[in-house]
Amino acid sequence: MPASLPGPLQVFKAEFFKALAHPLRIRMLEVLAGGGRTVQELQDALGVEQPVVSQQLAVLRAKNVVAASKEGTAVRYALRDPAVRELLAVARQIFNNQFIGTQTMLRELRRETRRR
Amino acid sequence: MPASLPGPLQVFKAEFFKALAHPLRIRMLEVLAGGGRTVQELQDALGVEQPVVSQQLAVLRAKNVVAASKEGTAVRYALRDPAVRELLAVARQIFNNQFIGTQTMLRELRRETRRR
DNA sequence: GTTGTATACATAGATATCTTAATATAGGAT
DNA sequence: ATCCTATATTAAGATATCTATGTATACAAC
Repeated sequence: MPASLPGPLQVFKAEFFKALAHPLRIRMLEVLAGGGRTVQELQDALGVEQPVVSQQLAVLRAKNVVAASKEGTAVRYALRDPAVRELLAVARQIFNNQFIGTQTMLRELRRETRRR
Repeated sequence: MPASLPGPLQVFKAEFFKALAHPLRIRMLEVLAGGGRTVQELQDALGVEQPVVSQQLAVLRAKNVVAASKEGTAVRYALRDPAVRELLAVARQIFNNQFIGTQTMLRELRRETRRR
């Protein structure tokens, strides 16, 4: 089998996931999954300083995850691709499964502990 | 609206995506999406040194993305949750959409250039 | 012992994050 | 027009984390 070195496509994909790999950006996307928000609204919803919001939005913009549009002096952000919402949904399912696994393990562990 | 600071759940999610945010690990998962593989097989498929493979597998293991099972002296790895395969599929669709957008933009740009 | 895996380092270089400050830009008032 | 204010972005700097790479070693099964 031919050994394939990491090409530009894999790097591109990795960059995309890197955009999601941040607690604040995750929360931003979850908020934006509910519809477009201005920077101000995001700031209020997330409770962080404005530069931080802008900086993280810039990251999401750079990776084409969100799109910006001007509204007077404000700027409204939205998910660029509806599939991102779906991606978050699948991810949520994976997290759920993990927690179920963890709970099961905890139950078994408790059982073993009692039995000891 | 109450400002919600990044809780453990968001950190957990971010950590998960961080596991995917690496070219080599992406390729590993794409290979594993086709079925379980031993470290040896992964090493051959990816063309990298054995310690590198083990290190990146350790990352995926730590985030519960893959599961390991012994087969004699070898260790076979597989996706822990089938939903990961689905996640990769959705991601692929997002990438496709982006490329389509880029191509469309390039076409428009060419058209404008010609018209100039 | 051998083989297949995993871990432990070390180190150099690159990235990411936050804070603070400076800089745009749009719209309204004078 | 000019100034002012609100909104948003960018820049600069310090700090921390990550990454790549290689080598060496430890472990576990046979």
